Amino acid sequence: MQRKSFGTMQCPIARSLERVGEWWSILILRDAFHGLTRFDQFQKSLDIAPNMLTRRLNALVESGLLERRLYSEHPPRHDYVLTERGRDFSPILLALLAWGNKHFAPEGPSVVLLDRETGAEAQPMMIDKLSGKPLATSRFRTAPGPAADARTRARLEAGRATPKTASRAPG
Amino acid sequence: MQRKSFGTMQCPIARSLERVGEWWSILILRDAFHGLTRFDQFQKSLDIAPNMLTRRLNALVESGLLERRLYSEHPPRHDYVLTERGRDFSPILLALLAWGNKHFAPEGPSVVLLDRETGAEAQPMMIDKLSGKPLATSRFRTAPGPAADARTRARLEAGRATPKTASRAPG
DNA sequence: ATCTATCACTTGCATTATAATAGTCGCAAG
DNA sequence: CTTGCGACTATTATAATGCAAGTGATAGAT
Repeated sequence: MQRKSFGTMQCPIARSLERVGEWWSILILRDAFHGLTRFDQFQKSLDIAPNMLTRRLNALVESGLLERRLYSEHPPRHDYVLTERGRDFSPILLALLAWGNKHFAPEGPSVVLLDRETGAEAQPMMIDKLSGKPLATSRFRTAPGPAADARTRARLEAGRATPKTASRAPG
Repeated sequence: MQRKSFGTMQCPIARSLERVGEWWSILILRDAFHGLTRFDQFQKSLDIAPNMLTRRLNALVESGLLERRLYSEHPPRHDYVLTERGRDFSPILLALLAWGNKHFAPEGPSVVLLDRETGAEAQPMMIDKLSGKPLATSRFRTAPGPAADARTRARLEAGRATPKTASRAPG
């Protein structure tokens, strides 16, 4: 059964999910951030079936998150390299990492972020670049943007009618 | 075919994905942040089949992201309310929103974050709480944490051997 | 020339999930 | 009693997933 497409939804979150495609894609991107570029590297790291990996890599190239770079002509061989769009996926991965460390690591964190300058373990936080304030507070709310259609407006306004649990953004 | 479980992986990102479960779950969480709590509200907003919604809601309750609150005894009826763990999912949604707005909104943003105090549109950014520095820079790197096993160490060290595209965290 | 190893897939197939849709159930209200 | 509402449940056809074997295009060794 074909998965329902989110691509026709206006919501930016839904569009993001549509383009990422699938869970494996996220782990592939994680590994790409680690510098992995080759098919066999991804396969070893992920312990994924080759047909799945092929499909996901192709989809990520199609979505503009990875690009192929020829590293051998005979036979033709490609490195899979992050595009700018792919690199901009970084905050999502960081957020998942932080959330996972907080909630799903009873044995303690297995992966940490280190500050190269101080050696300290970083604590990720999402802020508003303009005000410097944390975003996960009631100071911020989601609202229809300039391109919002009627459905999006209705959705966001309906949420405003019951602010009890919707006191803090997001989307 | 049953999806391969990420739950046995040590990576915090993989664990996060396992617990979230599926794309629909993310949109459900989005709507929960908007204050939606009832089955029919989610169904209308998401245009999702009832059996899918039931499954996802049950899974989110099972994963500890939502909890059921009885609002009617006869018949038994529940609101689905975000738990603390569910609320802590906020940065991931915000990051997806920002990324979607930047890369997949040629017609402009349909959803924005507004600063209630200034009325300005917020710009999400991931920082280190300790230093205040943006995380998506080469200042930060991922490293094995105290609970890292050999496989995790190998994965993270292998990435360090090719810093060319892994100059910026994450994962 | 042949053989071997490596890498990047491709193919076939069985199992499971997905989505659409109709139906069911437990009420309260009329 | 009937009707309507909300929250599911059940059925079914289609598509996706993962396992595992196989294929093809080389380069290098013999």
